[in-house]
Amino acid sequence: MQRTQFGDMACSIARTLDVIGEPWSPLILRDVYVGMTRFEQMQQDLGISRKVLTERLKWLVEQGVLERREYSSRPPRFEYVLTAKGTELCDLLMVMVRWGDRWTAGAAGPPVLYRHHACGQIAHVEPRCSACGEPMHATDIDVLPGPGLSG
Amino acid sequence: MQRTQFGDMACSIARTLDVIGEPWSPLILRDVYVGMTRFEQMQQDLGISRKVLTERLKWLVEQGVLERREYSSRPPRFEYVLTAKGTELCDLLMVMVRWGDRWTAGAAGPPVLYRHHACGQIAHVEPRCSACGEPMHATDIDVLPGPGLSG
DNA sequence: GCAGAACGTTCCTTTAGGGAACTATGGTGG
DNA sequence: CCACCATAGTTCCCTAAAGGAACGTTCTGC
Repeated sequence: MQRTQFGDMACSIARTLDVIGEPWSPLILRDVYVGMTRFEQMQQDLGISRKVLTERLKWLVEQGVLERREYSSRPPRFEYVLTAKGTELCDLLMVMVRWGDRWTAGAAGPPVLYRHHACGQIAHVEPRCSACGEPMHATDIDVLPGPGLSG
Repeated sequence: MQRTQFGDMACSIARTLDVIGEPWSPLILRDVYVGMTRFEQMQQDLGISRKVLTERLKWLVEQGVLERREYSSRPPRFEYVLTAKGTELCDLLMVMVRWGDRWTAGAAGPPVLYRHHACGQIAHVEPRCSACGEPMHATDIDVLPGPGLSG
């Protein structure tokens, strides 16, 4: 399909998309996060083409999001686990869940629930300001040029 | 490419991807968010194919993320603006920026900065628990089956 | 009435995804 | 020893989606 590469743009959204923006990648990440770490598990759970799954896993390992780890040497068997870089990407998944729950779940309600370890409550993520702790949404900020902005 | 449709999966991540998971869609949303609301502006800013831009805008309007609004009747000219549904999707963009800044920005620093209206500080989003207000990351929760989970 | 601007549409080429068959390695049961 | 199974990919063909350039349409202004 000769797709444009986003990685070279001076935009953290584009660069994040370069890592996990391809179709299936976030769902692969989700599977690994919930413990479906093996090729066969993911392939059956997602219904993804084995070819594409191979390509995506290789890319995510190259990018340092997943680690390919041998869990059996004889026969050689591998599983994929999250790195720190990959674990932090899961924040993104949680925000996607939040939006999907609000706007696409319908009357049936959310497919999954989160229980927060710290308080034990069923809850969801809420974006807050790292400086003052108040809610911080897209309408609550000004966007300013930063040091990494070229051109 | 005969791509698998994610919209029917019982997963809020998959359903969110169905809306904005295709290549370019998040970047289109970003452009609209920062005020580049017209076809020509987006096409030139992104370097996207006019064909694909047309398709994506139509889809995002169908999904209720953008609204196609006439800003001039003679000649007829249109711009695209965020709906409430689309504005909330920008939370997702902010989290993508946060991850991209941390893991892909390098020595040059982040391309853009956020100033929070409420406190005036340069800051970034931090996911917190809607129940107790403490930080809530992927490692801080248990995932439980919810009412909308089929099968 | 010709140029130019804004917003698409059409056509062709290239490439990526889907899906099924095949390969490789090393058990396990008889 | 041989058939059979499980895991983890690889290869092949077909279809559909992205890129890119040219074209179309509707109006304004000179």
